[in-house]
Amino acid sequence: MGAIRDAVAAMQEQGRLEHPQVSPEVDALVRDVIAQVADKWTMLILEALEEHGTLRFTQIGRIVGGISQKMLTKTVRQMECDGLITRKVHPVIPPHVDYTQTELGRELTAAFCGVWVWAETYYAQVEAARAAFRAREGR
Amino acid sequence: MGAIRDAVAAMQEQGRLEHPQVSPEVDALVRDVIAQVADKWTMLILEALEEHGTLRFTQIGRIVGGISQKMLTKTVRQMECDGLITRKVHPVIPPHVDYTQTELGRELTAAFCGVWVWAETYYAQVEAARAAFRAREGR
DNA sequence: TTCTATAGGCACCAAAAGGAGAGTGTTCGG
DNA sequence: CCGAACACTCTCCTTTTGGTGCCTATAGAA
Repeated sequence: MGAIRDAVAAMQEQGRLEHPQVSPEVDALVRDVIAQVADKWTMLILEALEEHGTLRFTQIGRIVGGISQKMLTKTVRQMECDGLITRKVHPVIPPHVDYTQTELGRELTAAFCGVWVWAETYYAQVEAARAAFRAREGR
Repeated sequence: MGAIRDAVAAMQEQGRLEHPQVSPEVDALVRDVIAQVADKWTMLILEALEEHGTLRFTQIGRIVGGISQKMLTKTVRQMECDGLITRKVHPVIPPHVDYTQTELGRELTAAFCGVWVWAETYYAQVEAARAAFRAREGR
């Protein structure tokens, strides 16, 4: 019986039991992509670019709000690396850099739209659930 | 001129310039909800429950894969608090706890579906973009 | 009797995320 | 000549995240 359990555990580690149709590598890549996308700032920056079109570095920072220069730099670099945005440098002084969504970025923005709608639709219910939870369990 | 800049910065901090139609509180709540959802495990757990129905603690851990007990406990507690899942304790020995999606959770799963599809559709393009970026810029 | 399974709690520790603030190089406006 | 503007980079620091291992209770199995 221990042998069976071990075999099952081994298969589960390779992800064969939950998604029999997709390969583990694809699953891992999809998770990785989702994890990249699911950080605090990526979708907010994408939304800013969706609403305002091409923007410059400090404009993004102002529109998103509450992001440090460091995180803004890091996030736009990652997004450029992933092919979600393009970065166009104009070699003038003072420097001028434009950021624009790619088609890939626009598709992702559209795909994420459902989550925005969900959040705007149900945030009051989430608040209510949290209040009920606090009243029920914790201090 | 400094005064004007300061006033603009103050307005931007309150989020009045980017979404003139929604109140700052709603915007903050929506961001908060999105941030909750955008962690590494919440959507994976929701997916597991969507596919398998009601599950027990260790079952979720096995299906999701690669999550520590600590993070699993923490994540399901947060999800219960937010009203995404229900937690039913059967006072027997050994302990038995069932987790089930709520309607709120099911709606979120449906809303997030677009992102899963995007990831599965475009992960190859993301990979290609990353390879091109590395070839172009980095080592 | 000893082992195992369940659903965690708790303490300790490493790594990563993220903020604050200063520096950089050049050009233009005052 | 002083300061502002841009798009960063760098260092220092704190907070958060997340992993590991050890602890609990007790029923039933070996």
